[in-house]
Amino acid sequence: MSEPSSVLTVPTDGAGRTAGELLDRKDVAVARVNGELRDLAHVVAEGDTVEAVPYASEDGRAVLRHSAAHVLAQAVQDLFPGTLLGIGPPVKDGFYYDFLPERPFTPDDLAAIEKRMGQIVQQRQRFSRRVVSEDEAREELLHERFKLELIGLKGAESGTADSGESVEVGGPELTIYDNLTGDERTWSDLCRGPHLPTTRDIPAFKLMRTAAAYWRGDQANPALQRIYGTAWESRDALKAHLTLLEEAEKRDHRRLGAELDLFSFPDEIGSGLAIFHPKGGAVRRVMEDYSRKRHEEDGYLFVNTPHITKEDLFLTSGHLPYYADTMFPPMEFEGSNYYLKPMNCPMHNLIIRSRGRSYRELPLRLFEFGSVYRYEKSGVVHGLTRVRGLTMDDSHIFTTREGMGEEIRGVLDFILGLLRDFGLTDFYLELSTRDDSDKFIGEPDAWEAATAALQEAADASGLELVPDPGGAAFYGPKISVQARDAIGRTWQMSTIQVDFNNPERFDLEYQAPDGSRQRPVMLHRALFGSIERFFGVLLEHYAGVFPAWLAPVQVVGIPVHSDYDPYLLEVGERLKAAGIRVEVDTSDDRMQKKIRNAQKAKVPFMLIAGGEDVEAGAVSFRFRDGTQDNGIPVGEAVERIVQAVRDRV
RNA sequence: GCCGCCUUAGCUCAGUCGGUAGAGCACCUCACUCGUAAUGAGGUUGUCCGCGGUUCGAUUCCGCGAGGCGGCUCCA
Repeated sequence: MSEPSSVLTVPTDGAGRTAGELLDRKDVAVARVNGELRDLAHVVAEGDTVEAVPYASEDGRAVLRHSAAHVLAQAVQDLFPGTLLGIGPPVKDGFYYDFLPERPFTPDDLAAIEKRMGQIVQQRQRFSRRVVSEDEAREELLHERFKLELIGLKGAESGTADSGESVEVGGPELTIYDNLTGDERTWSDLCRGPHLPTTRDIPAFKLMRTAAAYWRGDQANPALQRIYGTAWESRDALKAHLTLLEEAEKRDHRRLGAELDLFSFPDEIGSGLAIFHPKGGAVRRVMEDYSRKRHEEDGYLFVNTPHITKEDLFLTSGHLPYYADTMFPPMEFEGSNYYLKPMNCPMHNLIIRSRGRSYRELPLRLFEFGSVYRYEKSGVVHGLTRVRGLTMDDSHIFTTREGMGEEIRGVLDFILGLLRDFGLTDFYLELSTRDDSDKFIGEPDAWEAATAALQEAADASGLELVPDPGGAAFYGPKISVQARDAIGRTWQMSTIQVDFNNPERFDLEYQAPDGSRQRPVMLHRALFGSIERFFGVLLEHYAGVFPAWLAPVQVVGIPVHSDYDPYLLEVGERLKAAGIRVEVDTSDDRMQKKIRNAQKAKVPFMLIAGGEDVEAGAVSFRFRDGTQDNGIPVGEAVERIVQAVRDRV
């Protein structure tokens, strides 16, 4: 990612100088010396390679954010003496620092801390690196119990690369960074570094929010107060980031869902259980109808299964022992425990097992919009993206071991095509595979074959592939499709999962050409994941401005005067007959108000009619962007709208 | 589930230092009949999230519960 020309090799007379002196550039945050990030104050030796790492780079931002985290910690300890330090790493878009304060931080505290940080930045404190022995560090950090624990971890060498702890003790030696004001030590922290030269070099930062986090991410540990901040290479970059956050908030599907009257979550029904209002129902129905049509074209067989089942089914599948705590508790009657189903696959297995199967039937693709219920913990329920009742567009495909590769390629193609039809076009893939852990079941060669098949399909797609070793489910590897939305956020969408476990547990078989009984391979495939979630993602992607084919109301007729109501009602009938979702606003609002209302509802087409139009047998289009097209003959107007819907634009 | 914050009209939000509440929008009625983002007048609306406690009196203070939000953990 960096140009090779920016790497320089230290000449003889450069030895003993600092990396900063050699690079001598204003936009440099830190140096990469022999491949390792170093402070600009790092003294180089002859033959070292030195590379400038600018602020506006991934590594540069990480360093400036890490330095900002130190400033945050110093500010907190200034204002709240006695507050203990956790860890403070850079993260995506910013940084955080965990604290154990004597009382929780308030929003007012946050403002005060931010102000104090500004003063520390102004003081131009130097970040100064100091190598210490473990004993020295222990003595110096006697009162910082969490830091002491980290030092202990380092001794045990159990700090992992991406746990956040590595920014403190991840290096080969133990180091402390001192903040020097002049020559006086103002503050210090156990830290691997590197840092910017001075606090003044932090170009732009802002504190965002407080939150809670467990020490080292473990619920059994004390809950710490985390302060999140963001920091950037320039004021403009900071501003752009804040603008993006505002944009994301405007697009929040929970907010748009209420504003556009699409869905709600009544307390009376319960947390995480959505009801879809008529407009949300219209969008959802179009999504389902289109999905059904495409599945039908692609050879899927439609099935239906009940919402509850006796517990034996989930004992057979092996789910109950593992997932009992995320299933709704059982209902007991007639001597059995009945559970709401948290997944559809066991029922689909029973369809396969209902009679003998021939190789001629394979691949057998079962599809269902299956409603499932999962008892998500109260703190994780979130809008439509994390709910307790959801409808999966769930498919289970049974195929031969030999046919698996081709089937996976076909399914991946199908998925990407359908997602593109819904307007998501920017993807990458993630391949989750096994590691050496013994939690993974099934024969190694089956894993190998399945992983190879997934890998091949991924390669054939031409999309970027991110490996996720160890991320597979215990019963098989998977590919997941990640989609980037209109403002660049990524969402995990579809997954294709190979399953060696279910066919075994349900003793699924088919008869092969040679007459032998063989075990099919099972693929799980959810495309939207859940309709609810996909609805939420699309709503945010489009910011509520659905393309005409998905819009809950596609056309609003607006008469200039109530005299023209009958005329527009007739136009409305023609559109309805052509399959268009149309409303005519015959309220006694003024037309300006009607336009405003339709505009706020983000209706794709407004058809306005007044005397001129009626006389000409025409209507006037107004589009969502405010442009217009007047005097269009009614027949042509209907055709234009039908065409736009058909083209899914 | 854990930590913190929050819950007042359908929505967004004021307010009551403890004496049962208000604005805008929405909604209803009437008048207006208008050519591209708000016509005017009048009116309705609340267990102040629920249950206990303290108090002469609780929407306000305290406790418990529910729901929401931000995180953590989790996400077959």
